[in-house]
Amino acid sequence: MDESGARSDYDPPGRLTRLPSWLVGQVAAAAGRLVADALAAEGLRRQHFAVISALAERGASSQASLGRRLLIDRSDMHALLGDLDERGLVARVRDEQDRRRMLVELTSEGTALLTNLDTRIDAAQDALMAPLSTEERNTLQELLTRVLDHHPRHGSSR
Amino acid sequence: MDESGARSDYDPPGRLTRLPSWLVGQVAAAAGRLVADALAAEGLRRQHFAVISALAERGASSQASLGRRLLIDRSDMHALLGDLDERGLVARVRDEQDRRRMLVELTSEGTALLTNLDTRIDAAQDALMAPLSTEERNTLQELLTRVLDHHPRHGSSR
DNA sequence: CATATATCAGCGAGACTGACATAT
DNA sequence: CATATGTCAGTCTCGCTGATATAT
Repeated sequence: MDESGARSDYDPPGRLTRLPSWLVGQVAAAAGRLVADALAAEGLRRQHFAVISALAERGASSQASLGRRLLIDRSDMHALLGDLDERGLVARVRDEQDRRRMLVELTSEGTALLTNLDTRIDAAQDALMAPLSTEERNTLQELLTRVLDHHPRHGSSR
Repeated sequence: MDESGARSDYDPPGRLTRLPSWLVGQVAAAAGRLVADALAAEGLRRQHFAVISALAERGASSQASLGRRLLIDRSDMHALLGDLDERGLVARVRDEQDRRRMLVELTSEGTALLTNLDTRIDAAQDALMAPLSTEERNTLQELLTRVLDHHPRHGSSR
């Protein structure tokens, strides 16, 4: 027999009251899995999507600036943009007003792909948030935003 | 000049409305940094703490069972317990009722260390949750718990 | 035999560090 | 000169895969 005899331990995921922050981590992991699955079909990862959607929402900018907005390290951003550039989803051009900078902008292919992905991503997030009402989702978002806003700059992208 | 001239881009962390789940990830990362820093002094990582505090809260059990409760993979649990065992914080003994199992229990050293760590961890979590009132913290915890509970078993620890 | 448990080796994503060249 | 940016190489945690040995 396996484990239904004298021992009997059924193991529900624990609450771990000593470490409430464990919760956020587990939820983030679950969200990560859902979103990652939705993106895997296109061969992209979460951060790729974060980058192109930030570009769509807030327009072209330098690599470092993008990194600061997304709290992604300069050196990771470099690799990320390399992938996206290679696939023609973004274009990097030297900024002639400040030649240290590479201006990054979405290409039309990038915009098109983003439109397609949006559907899948929305579905994934709906699945994640299913147990919450619309009002509760807003509350959750608001609380998390407050926590993040009031928080520890961890450098300014190094 | 740096970037205060004609360009002017100050980069606040972005909201990324297309990917609300990004938020949880960032908050989890911030929580992770705080807790990790608090534990680094003792040379432990988050998962080590999760394991010993689960043992303190719910008592001794087999490795696999512990893994299921914490959603930690068997093979990671193996390494984790190796570290803790090596430092005398937990003891692994063969379960004579079911010789496949290794029963894991906290040693007195483990219990003592946990007591010390609790203080530091609490401080870290208070810092994280500072922007929220007690009531809001409870709401946040409740909402996250609901999301996690209603969610995607990802196997049964393999 | 199938299953559960523990062990071992290895991968990939993601956050991070240190160093360096180039431009301001 | 100091600083900002982009680049390159490498580390560490964490979640996951696959294989194997042993016990039930």
